Formats: sequence, C-alpha cells, structure tokens
Amino acid sequence: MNAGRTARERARAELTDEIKAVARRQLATVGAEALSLRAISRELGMVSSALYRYFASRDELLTALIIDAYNALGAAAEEAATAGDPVEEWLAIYAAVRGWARSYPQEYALIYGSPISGYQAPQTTVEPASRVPLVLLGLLQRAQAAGRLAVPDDAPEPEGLLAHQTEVLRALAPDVPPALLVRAVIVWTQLFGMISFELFGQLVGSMDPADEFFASTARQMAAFAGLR
Amino acid sequence: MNAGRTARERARAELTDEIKAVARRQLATVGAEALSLRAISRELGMVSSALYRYFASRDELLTALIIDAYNALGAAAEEAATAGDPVEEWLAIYAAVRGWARSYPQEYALIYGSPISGYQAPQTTVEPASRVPLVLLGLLQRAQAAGRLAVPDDAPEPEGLLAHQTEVLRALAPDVPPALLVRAVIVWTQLFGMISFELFGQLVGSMDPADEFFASTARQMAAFAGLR
DNA sequence: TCATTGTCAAGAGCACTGCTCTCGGCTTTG
DNA sequence: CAAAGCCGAGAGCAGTGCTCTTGACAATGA
Repeated sequence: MNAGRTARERARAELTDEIKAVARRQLATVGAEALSLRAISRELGMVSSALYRYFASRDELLTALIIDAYNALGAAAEEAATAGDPVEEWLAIYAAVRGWARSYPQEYALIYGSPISGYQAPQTTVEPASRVPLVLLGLLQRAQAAGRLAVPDDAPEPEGLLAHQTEVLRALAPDVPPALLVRAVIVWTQLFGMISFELFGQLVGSMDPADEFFASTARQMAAFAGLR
Repeated sequence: MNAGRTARERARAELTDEIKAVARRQLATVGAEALSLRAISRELGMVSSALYRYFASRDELLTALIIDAYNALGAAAEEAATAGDPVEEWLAIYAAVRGWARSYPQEYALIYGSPISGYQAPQTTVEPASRVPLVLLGLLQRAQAAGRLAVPDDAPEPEGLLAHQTEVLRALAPDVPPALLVRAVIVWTQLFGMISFELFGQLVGSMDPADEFFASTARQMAAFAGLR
C-alpha cells in the first residue's frame, strides 16, 4: 500500500503517520482533552499552522486516533479468539481486552470514556467499534455449532421491542438463541463497565488489584452467556 | 444550617452556591472539559479573578461539582430503596440510577466518565461515591434477613485474594454469603457499564431505545445477585 | 524546457483559557 | 474608632485552537 506515486504523496503519508504517533504519545501522558496541536507541532519541529495541512481540525485528529484505537483493540480481541475450547477462548478474549485497556489507558478512555464535548463521532467509527462485540457473537455462534451453548433455565425469552432488537444481532449469529443474544449484550456492557471502573479508579477500596475478580467474573459471565 | 453569623459569611455561602449553580448549568450545555471559569464569571457579572476567592482553582470547583453529583445520585438511589418487596426495590433502584443519569448526563459523565487529565480526585469523594453500592449491599442484607436471598448453583465460592477482598464488603453486609458479595460487585459494574454505554452512544444500532433492554437486564441481574 | 498549477511551512494575529498579583474599598473585629 | 481581614476589579503572563497571507518548492502540461 506504499505505492504512493510521487515523492510528495509518500512524504505526506509519512508525516501524517508521524503526527498521529506523536499525538498518541502525548495522549498517553497528558490525556485526551489536554492534547494540544501546538505541543505536537513543537515536538515535530514545525509550526502549528502546518498541522492543518494534514488534519483540518483538532477534532479530525481525534477521530483518526479514535478509529486507530478501536482497530487496535478489535485486532487484539480477534487475535485472542483462536483457542480451541470455547470457554478458554472466552477467557482469552476477556484477558486480551483488559490487557489492551491497561496498556493504553488513555486511548481506552478516548473510546469508552465520556464523549468529548462538542465532538460528534462520525459514522466511520461504528465499524471499528463493532469489532469486539462481533468477536463475542462469533464465539457464541461457533460454540452453538459445537454443541457447547445452552440456554440457562432463568434466561427469559425477549419480548416486544427487545425481541425486535435482537433480530439485528440474529443476522450476525443466526444460530444463537435470542435469549442468549440479549445476554451477550449484557455481558458486553459488564465487561467494559468492569474495565472502566478498574481504569477510572472506581474499584479502589474494594477490588483494587482486580486480577482475581476479573478472572472470576470472566468465568461467571461465560456461564451466564450460556457457554459450557 | 443557614445560621452563618455575619452578613459577609452569608453572602459568601450564597455566592458559592450561585457559582456552583451556574457551573452546573454550563456543564449541562458545554460539558466538563469545556467548563470555563471566565464564562462563569461573565454570567455572574463579576471578574474572573474574583472567583478564586471562592474556589482556589478550576479543579477545586470540579471537585465540589463531583461531590454534589455523587450525593445527588446517591440520594436518588436511597429514595428508591423503600419498596417492600426486595425484587421490586431492586428494580426501583436500577430505574432511579438510570433516570438520574439520563436527566443529568454531563454530571454523570463527570463522575463515571474518563478521569479529567491532571485531576486527582481527593479522598473526600469516596464516601459520596460509595452511596449507590451501599444501597445495593443494604438491600441484599435485608433480603437475606427476609429469606429472599439464595446462592445460585453456579455461583463459585471466592478464593485467594478475592476471598480476602470480600471481607471488606462483609463488614457492610455480614449476612450475605461471600459468593453473592462478589456477584454484587459484578452487577454493580454491569449497571454502570450499561448506563455509560447508553449515554455515551455505544448502544446506538443495537439496543438504542434501551428501556426494555434495561428492564430485562435489571430483572436478570436481580436473579444473578441471588434475589428471589 | 519552461511556465503554470498546486502544495507546503512559516509567521502574524484573533479570541479565548487558567491563573497570579496588586490595588483600593468595604466589613468585621477588638 | 482604628486595625485586621476579606473582597472585587483590573492588568498581565503563558498558553490554546484556528485563520489568513506570504514566499518557496515540487509536480504537471505545453
């Protein structure tokens, strides 16, 4: 993909990547809302206005960083989804997502923290954002095919609007029972709620070193989602 | 409590409240990281430097707003914890927390969103922050006393560090079995993960009008936590 | 080969931010 | 009634995102 014809185009692509790299490094130290175009340009040895040749605004830079973060997390989750046993795979995905979040807390906050005020995430972010939930759904689908999925006794059948909403997910994992599709969304929200609480300091005082709590939760949520 | 003796002290208390009120109003429109002391002072008709007589820094103002938000949410949850039936009470608490979050999304983001960069939450915030989890624990404790709590078959006994960490919670709800104390933390993280996803736009495209999903989840989580 | 076209970094400048300091006026206190 | 402490106003510093203009350079077509 580096077949940019002219030297100018290649230089432009390289500098664009370099800007994002510096921005990511600054992000890791000062956080998202303190990310400064002038500081980036200073570190690059250029003048601030020159950055606007590559990113039309601070928001556009943030969008690029957000998409990169979603893709990095999605790739980490997809890589983990290779173990043979469904439950082992489930635990590996959980560990991969948490591991990435702990390695890049500021990028995690960028995509799963409070929305940046005045910033509207463009449509281009939804596809990268859906990679992690798709990994979970795909695992459930494969577990069903392998006879390793069962609806727990107390999982209610979705009704009304909820039944209609599961139809969208049904297109992605057609063999998974609707009751488990709803539970997939529940465990999805639990996973990221737990990680956010750990990273944002809400667990301090109770489950502070969260390793064992996380491992136990991952196992219980696997059972909750029907894996066996 | 309005027995501030001198006129100056009363004026000071009033102005402090007024500053916080204006700050909250601005928070609701522009978001936390765009909250500007100068804009607040402009709306109050005073000069920006005068604000520093009341709040030593922007961070100190934010801390005051954070504590107020935790207390408002905690009070809403506590008010809802009055129904006779444990499951009904559980659903009422869930609805109250979600209702408050949807009514004050920016204040919710302030306390459960990404931490503000360079801002360290002082120790004074942890007591207000613990009010909601205490409400959940208290309900479980009372349900146990009423014979409405049972450990589900697949709830594992906590071991190792996790068992030690539950001891802290055990002091707050001594009759609740340790396995359910761990589950209480799980449902706590799920509750706020779900609300954050709804408010921060992560559910758009799947469970977008989240009312029915939320209601179903609340019921399933009540069962998961051992309520019956 | 040469002139045109488009891209680029630089710099000045605007309106804004948090924060500090000094200055007088006012209120409370002894 | 004077001393002490609190208060708002204003100027100023260093920083921010962003816009506009200028001159240099590279890529293109005649």
